Amino acid sequence: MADRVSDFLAQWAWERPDIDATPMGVIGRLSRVGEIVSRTLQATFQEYGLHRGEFDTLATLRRSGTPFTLTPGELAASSMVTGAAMTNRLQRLEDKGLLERTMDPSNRRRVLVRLTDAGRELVDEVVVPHAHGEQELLDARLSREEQTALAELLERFLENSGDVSAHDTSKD
Amino acid sequence: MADRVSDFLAQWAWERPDIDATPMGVIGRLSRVGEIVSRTLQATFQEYGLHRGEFDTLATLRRSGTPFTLTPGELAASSMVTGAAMTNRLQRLEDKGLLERTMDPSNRRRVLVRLTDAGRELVDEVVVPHAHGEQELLDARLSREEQTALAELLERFLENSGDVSAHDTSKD
DNA sequence: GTCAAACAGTTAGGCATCGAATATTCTGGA
DNA sequence: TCCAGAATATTCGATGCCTAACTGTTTGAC
Repeated sequence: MADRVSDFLAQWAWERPDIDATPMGVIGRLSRVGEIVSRTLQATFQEYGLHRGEFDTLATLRRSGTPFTLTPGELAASSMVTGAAMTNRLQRLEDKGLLERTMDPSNRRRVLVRLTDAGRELVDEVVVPHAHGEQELLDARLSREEQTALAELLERFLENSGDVSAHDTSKD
Repeated sequence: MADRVSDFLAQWAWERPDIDATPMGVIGRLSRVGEIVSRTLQATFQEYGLHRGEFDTLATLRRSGTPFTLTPGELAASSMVTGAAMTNRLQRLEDKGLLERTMDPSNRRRVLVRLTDAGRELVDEVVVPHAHGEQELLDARLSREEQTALAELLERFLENSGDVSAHDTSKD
């Protein structure tokens, strides 16, 4: 058995034998897997009238713990989108009554984004089928051991991308 | 050392100990790695006035071999985008003189998309720094052994998603 | 042979994101 | 104290993708 990316690599090897297409195999597969994951998860969110980015934003606030408050800049960095995109998301979520924006009195450049009760209730509800759906998605494709191995490789990748924990205390 | 997703998981464990956040670790890391890869590769394409999707389309035609001709439907499936998105891309690429669209005489519903000489020359040029950039991106983050292990896990994932080779002859 | 259904591509309308420009506020050095 | 530059969020214009509707073509059942 082989995936479509295998064909892809064989084609390159035939057409351009001077190119080492090995990295295209890794990155091509990453992209395809990402697409599949993204489209699959969308279904759960749609049931609750949310987009993936909106859920991501609510979830970031939720898991930050009480008082469920962060700034647009922190949320944008966490979601890996531009500030402009976050402004848009926050506007939509505020219109839905899921969060509220207030001025930070200690620094008038900053805005404090806080989850409303309705927002907290919604994310607390959605996260259950969401986690369940993700587990099903993975279990249908990889053993638990493989899932762990994949997570570890990706963690290594992220660490070496500078995407490191804010609480890291090791010297390495 | 730990990545940001580790914090993310620790936060969920504290806030919602009833949820098993393990799958979020795998999928969260997949998404972040995908983002980083996507933004990094963009730089190379931008130098040649292309977007990632445009390069992907040209490359699909290129590696299909002479006469460098496929249909919009085949290209859309290969790129995992809708037909409408592919129509858009093809229009842009045709305007740039990189490909041409002609009617398939044997089936007037179909369109044949063919790389022009300019298109072939461009993709043959861009693919060199592109492959090089991908290799650097990976080598900076994972050993060659880890890269191979990652590719194998992702291939398993894709196989079990039904993303299988068109030329697969095994029975498994 | 006819015609309803399937198929292939395009068009239309909507939307989330991006990059750049803008407005406002804070900070630090002279 | 003052002001240039950094920081923070928003606005603006452009763009690429999606879903749904539409056009034209082919197929298959009767």
